[in-house]
Amino acid sequence: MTTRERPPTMHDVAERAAVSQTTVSFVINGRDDYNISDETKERVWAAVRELNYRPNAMARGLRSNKSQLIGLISDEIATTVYAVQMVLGAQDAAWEQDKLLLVVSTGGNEEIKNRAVRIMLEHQVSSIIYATMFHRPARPPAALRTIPCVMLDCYDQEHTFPSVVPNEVQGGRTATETLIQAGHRRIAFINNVDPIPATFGRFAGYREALALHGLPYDDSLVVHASSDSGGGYLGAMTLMQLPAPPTAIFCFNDAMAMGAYDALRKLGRAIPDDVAVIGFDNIELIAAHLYPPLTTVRLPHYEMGQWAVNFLAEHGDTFPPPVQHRVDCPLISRASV
Amino acid sequence: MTTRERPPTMHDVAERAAVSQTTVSFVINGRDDYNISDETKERVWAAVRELNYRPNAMARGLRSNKSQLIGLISDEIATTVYAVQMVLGAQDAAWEQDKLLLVVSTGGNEEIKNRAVRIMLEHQVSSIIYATMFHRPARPPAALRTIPCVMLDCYDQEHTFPSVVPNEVQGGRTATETLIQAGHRRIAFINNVDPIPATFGRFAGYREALALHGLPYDDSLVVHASSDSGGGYLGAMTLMQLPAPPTAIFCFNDAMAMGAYDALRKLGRAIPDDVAVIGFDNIELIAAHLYPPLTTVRLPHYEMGQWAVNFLAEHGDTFPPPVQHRVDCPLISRASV
DNA sequence: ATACTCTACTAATACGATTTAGTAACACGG
DNA sequence: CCGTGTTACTAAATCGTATTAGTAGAGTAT
Repeated sequence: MTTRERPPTMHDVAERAAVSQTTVSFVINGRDDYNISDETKERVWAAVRELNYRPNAMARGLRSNKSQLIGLISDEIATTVYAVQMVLGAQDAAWEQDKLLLVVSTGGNEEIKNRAVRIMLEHQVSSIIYATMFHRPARPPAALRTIPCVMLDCYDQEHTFPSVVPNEVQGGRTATETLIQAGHRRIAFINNVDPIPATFGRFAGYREALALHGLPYDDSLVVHASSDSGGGYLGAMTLMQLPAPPTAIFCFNDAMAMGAYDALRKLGRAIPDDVAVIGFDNIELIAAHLYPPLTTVRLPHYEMGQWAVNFLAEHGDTFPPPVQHRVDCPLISRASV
Repeated sequence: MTTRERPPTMHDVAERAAVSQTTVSFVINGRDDYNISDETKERVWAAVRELNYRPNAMARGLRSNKSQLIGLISDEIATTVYAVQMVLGAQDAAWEQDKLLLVVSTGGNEEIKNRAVRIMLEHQVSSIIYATMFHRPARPPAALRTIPCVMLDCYDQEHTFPSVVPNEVQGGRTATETLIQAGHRRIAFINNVDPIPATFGRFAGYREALALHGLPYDDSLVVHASSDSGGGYLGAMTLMQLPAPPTAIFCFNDAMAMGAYDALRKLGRAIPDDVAVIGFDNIELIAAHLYPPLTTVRLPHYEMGQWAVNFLAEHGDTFPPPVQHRVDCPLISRASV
């Protein structure tokens, strides 16, 4: 129940080292353009150690008019396991620059969003990252325009904010090319039904890959289903009942791939020998535990988080240009192709 | 590339409202013990709105010697989906009190841990939450003793820090009792092999439940395996080959339950009719997608996170007593029992 | 001896708030 | 008319640091 005593200040250090507070400041900040003698420096550092002195970031921030804080606002957190990697990536990049992340997840609530921005501005964050937990368009609070800001895993329709998102097209292309390079010619795509960038992008990538390798696009090989294992099951069933069924299936995501596995098992088709399957998202819990382990494409969450912080850092406290950055989705090779 | 202009200060507001800066402070902080006339208050608020004034949290914090910040240090983040719920719970509880969370995940690195504490102290956090991503003993940096602190999902061996952890014993008991109440008498437990609190606690709960309901403890019904689906498969296989196999299996976690499902399917036993299965952790990806959906016990991550910041709040900026708090693990009923 | 430079510091101010200690103007009781 | 209170404010100090503008003293050149 004891209350804390006040921590020592620069004045305390100064007194102990028998120098002025100014000198302490110079020594601590390594301003050697103010020629302090080595002997004095040592006395100051000794006093710092003895008193266990730590600078007060609020005072420092007040005086220098900058904080070491970066705000991170996200709609939800951890809808999927890996989306959190964005926060981690951002955190690690911030850490490299001796900065800290102020994290608020709003649960999608508009009022909380606004209040979050306000409170973060009050705390003098140098910049704000506005993130969503899946790739989609978003409308950030207007107040964000008063401070350097990046959108992470989302973008505004008018592209007035810089943003970083996964390269869905390349991801779809990579998945499809992986199947092509394994020798497949009849490649199906079980797409999602939701009108989100991933749906359009991965499909575009699929078509690009076909075109690039001179394969015909066959409309009947593309089916749409709900983005869960049930949808994958249905999609695969439909495809395999085609007069000329595919020898490879690209699933919109890993959950759907799991459903496709069920369907293929039920039909007695071996993976990958009869039919190859590739997923998307690299949900470890699914992909690594399926039999055979699922080859899939990973969303570059961690890298996007890093990029966001580094991009902001590059621009100091000036407003960054509205770059629309895409990060490639790497292939995760397992055994289903 | 434009640089930001400085935001307005209280002085600006004061000037605009033609009052002193002191008056502005009184009005903004609602100090009506200083009888400011309604007319003046209105003028001040008008100026605040017109200038879009926001208080500077650093200046405020410096003067009042307290920040609105709570530090949260965790070893990893998002090893499992649900552990992140701790951060969310903490965040939401903090939000209720107009506080913000300063999050650092250290990746287990000792040096980063120490630096995190130091930086947080520099930032004048009112308290620190030290979290781990699974329930285990931990050794927090010594510097944590200089500030109010709670351990979240972990504890120090000497119980000198307050801590909040899941009630593993109750969780194990609940799981087992659920099976007992469904009419089962021969209940097996596939336990983990790692020497962690969950292993001991859930087992203790299992025995408690048996004892409580007058069921004999049969050593052969408890097997140990690695805590993944492979382990669950092996464990279930072993159990079902017993002369008198169990009619219900309590699995240490959901991944193992998934393996048990595989084994039972292979053996042609129906779930839950031939054998009931219950898991632990409520990993949505597994539990909800298994067939039949898995009845399991949830770890109270969100609630623990909440409890941590509320507990700290209750104690203001005094050092809280080393309470060792346990939060119950609720049953998540699905269809496997 | 004078002027100038260089070294090694220090005094004082400013950052933007909160808070303490006033004070001017007016009312009211005796 | 004096003393006391109340109302509605304001001036100034303060929090802990960074920074600007000095300054005292030694050395060096002329």
